[in-house]
Amino acid sequence: MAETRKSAKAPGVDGQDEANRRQALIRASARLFREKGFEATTVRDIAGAVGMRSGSPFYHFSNKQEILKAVMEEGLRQGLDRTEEALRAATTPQQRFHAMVRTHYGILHDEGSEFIAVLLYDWRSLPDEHKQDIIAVKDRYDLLWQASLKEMLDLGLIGANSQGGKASADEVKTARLMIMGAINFTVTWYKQRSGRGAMDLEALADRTVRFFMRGSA
Amino acid sequence: MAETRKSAKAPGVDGQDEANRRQALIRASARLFREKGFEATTVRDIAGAVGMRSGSPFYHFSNKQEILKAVMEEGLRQGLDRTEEALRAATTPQQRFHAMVRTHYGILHDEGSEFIAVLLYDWRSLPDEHKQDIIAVKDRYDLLWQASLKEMLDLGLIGANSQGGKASADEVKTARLMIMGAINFTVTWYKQRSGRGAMDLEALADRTVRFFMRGSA
DNA sequence: CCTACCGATCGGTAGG
DNA sequence: CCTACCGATCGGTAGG
Repeated sequence: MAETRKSAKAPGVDGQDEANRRQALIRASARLFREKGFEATTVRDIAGAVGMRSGSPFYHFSNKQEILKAVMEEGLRQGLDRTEEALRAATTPQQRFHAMVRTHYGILHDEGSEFIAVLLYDWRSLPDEHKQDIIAVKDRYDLLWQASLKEMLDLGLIGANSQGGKASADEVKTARLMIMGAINFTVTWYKQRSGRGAMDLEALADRTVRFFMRGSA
Repeated sequence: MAETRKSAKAPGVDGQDEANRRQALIRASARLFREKGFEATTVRDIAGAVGMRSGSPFYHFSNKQEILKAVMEEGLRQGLDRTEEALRAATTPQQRFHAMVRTHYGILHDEGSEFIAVLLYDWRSLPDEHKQDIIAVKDRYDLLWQASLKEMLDLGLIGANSQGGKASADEVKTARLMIMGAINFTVTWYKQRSGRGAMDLEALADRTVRFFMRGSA
């Protein structure tokens, strides 16, 4: 009788195993996509990286594009979590700004954190019908940035007007595009040093904050 | 007797025709690479775009990667030309900085000027043995930026220290990476409006300069 | 999740 | 630069 069910095991355990394999595929794909790009990565590469045969990833994803979407979603989920966590420890506008910058560098460059770099690099490989879903989540992340940059602009700590005063929505958006652009573009040139790399990201974050902030240390 | 030669036509004319076809391939490839990426563009796409059959591009290039390299080289050649030309008309540090920013936006976004965007987007598709050749030319372009940014930093017109004074090599490099990063990242989000788009690039350049410059207009 | 496979497509070549 | 082609590889599927 039990054999007529999908599985004799407890459903929770099976679901866990399946979710684990799916996660392994997402992580391996992120690493491969980051290294050689979505188009240049084959399903066989992905399968091989987690010890599967070439057809098996399609048990977890209906096609290659779905894997790309899952990688991007995972990146945004982790990114939002890490950012909200980092913001909890910051109490001043300057601290919040530094936390945003430092955390974003981690999201982009930490080992095992290739998801957002893939989002930036391989955006055009994502089918149009998936783009809106990703944008909706990304918007939430951008709002965290806007909040931080707005208070910095109002105080005259970044941007052209060192007197501060209420920054317009346009000024906030420009600040976000310029600052996030500068940080995001590091995916094209920043390489983690061997050994402990966290130190270097720290230095990069400090230099970035120092460059954008008025008369900072 | 003449038929034993490669061609009965004057060699100059033949060389011109061949160079023209080669240029057409480079331009069409740039547009296609920019649109869907190097890996997702097929040799058949490229051939079709200039009215050739699938095997014919290989009369001009020994393989697909050589086309990518040629696209990047063309971009740097044009970019250097345009930048030097723009700098000739500028006399103050502020004018030179604005000219660098404005020209770079044109290089990235003008119609028919997709070469540098391809360089940025598809860098990892370029075989390692070609990278150094491209970097060597790119270094010359970066030096123009460094010169402009150094004088701006020395005057305290950009960067953290509004007092100015001799900027260190590290400060100059950081400024270049941040500012060029911000501008280069526009390839991922900036879309030319319909109709005359030059106006919009002008506005984007103005906003960029205003954001990075101390208390500017 | 594997075995075995398929149709389509790809970069590239030979020989004019 | 075309015709005609090839070997390799790719994403994906059927049927366990």
